[in-house]
Amino acid sequence: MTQPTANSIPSETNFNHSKTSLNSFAPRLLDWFAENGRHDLPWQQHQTDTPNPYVVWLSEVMLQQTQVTTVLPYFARFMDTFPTVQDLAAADWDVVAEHWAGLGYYARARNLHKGAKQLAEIIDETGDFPQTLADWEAISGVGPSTAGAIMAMGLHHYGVICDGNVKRVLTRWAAIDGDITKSATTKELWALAERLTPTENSGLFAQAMMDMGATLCMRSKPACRLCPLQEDCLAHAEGRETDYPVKAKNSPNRVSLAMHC
DNA sequence: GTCCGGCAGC
DNA sequence: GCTGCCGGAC
Repeated sequence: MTQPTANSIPSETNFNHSKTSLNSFAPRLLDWFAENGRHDLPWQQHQTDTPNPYVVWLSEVMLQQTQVTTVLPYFARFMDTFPTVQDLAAADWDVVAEHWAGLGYYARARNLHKGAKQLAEIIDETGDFPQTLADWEAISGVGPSTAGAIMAMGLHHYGVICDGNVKRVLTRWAAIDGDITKSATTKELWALAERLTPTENSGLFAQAMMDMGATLCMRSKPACRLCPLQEDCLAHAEGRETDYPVKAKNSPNRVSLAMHC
């Protein structure tokens, strides 16, 4: 053991974990995903060298609001009727709406349709899908998280995701107790997600993070016993997994409650 | 009944 | 920086 010196003080003071923990996060997660993750979802592109960005874009927009099991049949019908982004772009709005019916958030279906037209035009001009984060964020209905997902999983470029699943995993692992609806906490979580995302295989990492959040690190009754991050999960160490993520509660005022009587 | 979510619009 | 969106899970 070397003596602690000024130089051995953790250099990454912005994070709650040691460099060793931070650096081993991705390998542990990826090992778990290889052994126990889901590899059969129809939009997954990690087992091909020629990923299809359309598939990832479409599925990610649906998954913004809806769980995997609900999305599956909708995604299948969309791919059946609109096999390419050009098919979706050329479709009448009524047909798109029919296929979306039941998913809710119809404004998103409008953005999806508009986004398809934008993408078809870009492909017409450049011969390919957008290739940068900024160009994807310029597509209607695509924000920072969806753009990162498409970069990583749909193009096999470098990309970072920080959606609800990731935020739950990270707030627990690092015991981040800031209100996740606040922008300061959002920034903190994005910084941690970036720090943990490996430069190679960021798509596989994104896939694994989402799978972890959905199948192990669930909102209630997380399966910590099976978790590859359990050993240094700060929330688990205190038995406070379900205290995270912290979110300020809407305090409905008594007047509006009384109105319902 | 109450909470959840990623984005756009405000 | 904050809120509405819309159906599902709980």
